[in-house]
Amino acid sequence: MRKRRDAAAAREAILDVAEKHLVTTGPAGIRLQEVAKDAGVSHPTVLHHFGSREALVKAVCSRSIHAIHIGLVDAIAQSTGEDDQLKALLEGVYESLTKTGHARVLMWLALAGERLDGADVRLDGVVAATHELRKQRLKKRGIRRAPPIEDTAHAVVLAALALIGSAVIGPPIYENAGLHEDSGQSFRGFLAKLLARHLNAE
Amino acid sequence: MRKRRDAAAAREAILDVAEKHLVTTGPAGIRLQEVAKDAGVSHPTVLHHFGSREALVKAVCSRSIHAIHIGLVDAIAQSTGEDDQLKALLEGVYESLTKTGHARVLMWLALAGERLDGADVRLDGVVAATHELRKQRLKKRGIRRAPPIEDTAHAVVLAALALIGSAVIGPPIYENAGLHEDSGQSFRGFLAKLLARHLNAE
DNA sequence: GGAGCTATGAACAATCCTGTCAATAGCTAC
DNA sequence: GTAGCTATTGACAGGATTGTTCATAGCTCC
Repeated sequence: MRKRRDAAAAREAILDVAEKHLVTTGPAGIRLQEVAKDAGVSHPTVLHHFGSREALVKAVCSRSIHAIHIGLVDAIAQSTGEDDQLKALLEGVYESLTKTGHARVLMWLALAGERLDGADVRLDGVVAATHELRKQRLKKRGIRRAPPIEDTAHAVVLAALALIGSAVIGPPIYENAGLHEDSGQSFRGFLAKLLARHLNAE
Repeated sequence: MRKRRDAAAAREAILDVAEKHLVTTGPAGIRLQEVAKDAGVSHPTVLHHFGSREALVKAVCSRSIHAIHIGLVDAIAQSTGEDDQLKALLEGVYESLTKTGHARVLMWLALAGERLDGADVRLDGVVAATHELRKQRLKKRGIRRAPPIEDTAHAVVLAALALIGSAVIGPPIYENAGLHEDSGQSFRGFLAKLLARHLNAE
């Protein structure tokens, strides 16, 4: 009849379900009863483990944000840093953003203005690393004048916005621009080339 | 005491309020009572004019989408098509997307998967016009090989995603990348240069 | 001024959602 | 086995939200 799990396992199971709801409906669309039903428990059980709906939402948002951070770090760690691998790097980041719906989570939270306490997704590290690589590569080619770090930051921001944006509204935009609905791959190829060319130019 | 307006004026007034709610809370967050209160009417009045909450949401979404289309067309019409004006064009489009919160509307609707029947915001026209300009400019410089139209489409898509994305999650992303929170202007400058250089290259 | 149309709102109904409470059932330790 | 802890749940309360009904008030036209 009743299945009993320890608190940690129950929390995880509930969070798994809640995250799916977060991805599809956003934080405002998370309903205790629905989450409970999909998790195979009653809604007071959810309240027992999280105290309140708001606390559940906070918990699932925190966990998602953390997972996004991990995904980003992983995807970047897989990269060799070689320039012709930029496409592969973008693909990795893109996949980690779409696979679990994390890009949608980012957008939901941005729109809802949700406070992200554990917002440990940092791009400045990416910017610094990219800038170092860039300077080294220019140096090898005998170019002294390093570009300002703001320029590299802008490039990283552009990549981030393009990847997140395409993960959320890509298909309709492609179609709208006269491209095939699943032109994501070729679009990211375009983006990779554009960024690589810029980062290598003086 | 009761103020009586004709049906059209009442609808418009209600839609104005509803659109504000659409921008801030998204379609799912639109509440009949709140909209009614902010519009200075009772909620049955709203139902009287729109029939149901869902119909109200549809109506306000349609109207917003249409306004977005108008804003985009206007912003582009203001442009001279000159290359050094690309920044100004992007600024115009960006402003029309932020001023009324239309970028947020686009994102809300994309996330909510709302069906946009009157989705007459078309980018393919922009792509075609841009491609023509591009070919002419290359021809003047004696370059024969025109780039494929997909390349131009990719550039337009990139601009669209970057502008919409920055209007929705710009500030936190800038800050996250180590830039100042209101680096929007300089970011769009970067984007304009990058796009202009690409569109002019062979 | 009076008739008719309709925009408006108060009151009510039905549903849904969050949160509380008390009882119960499963696990662990002895 | 038994005691104790706690994860779990059914039942209920309170509030919010959508939608209905009907009476009324304001405008227009004659």
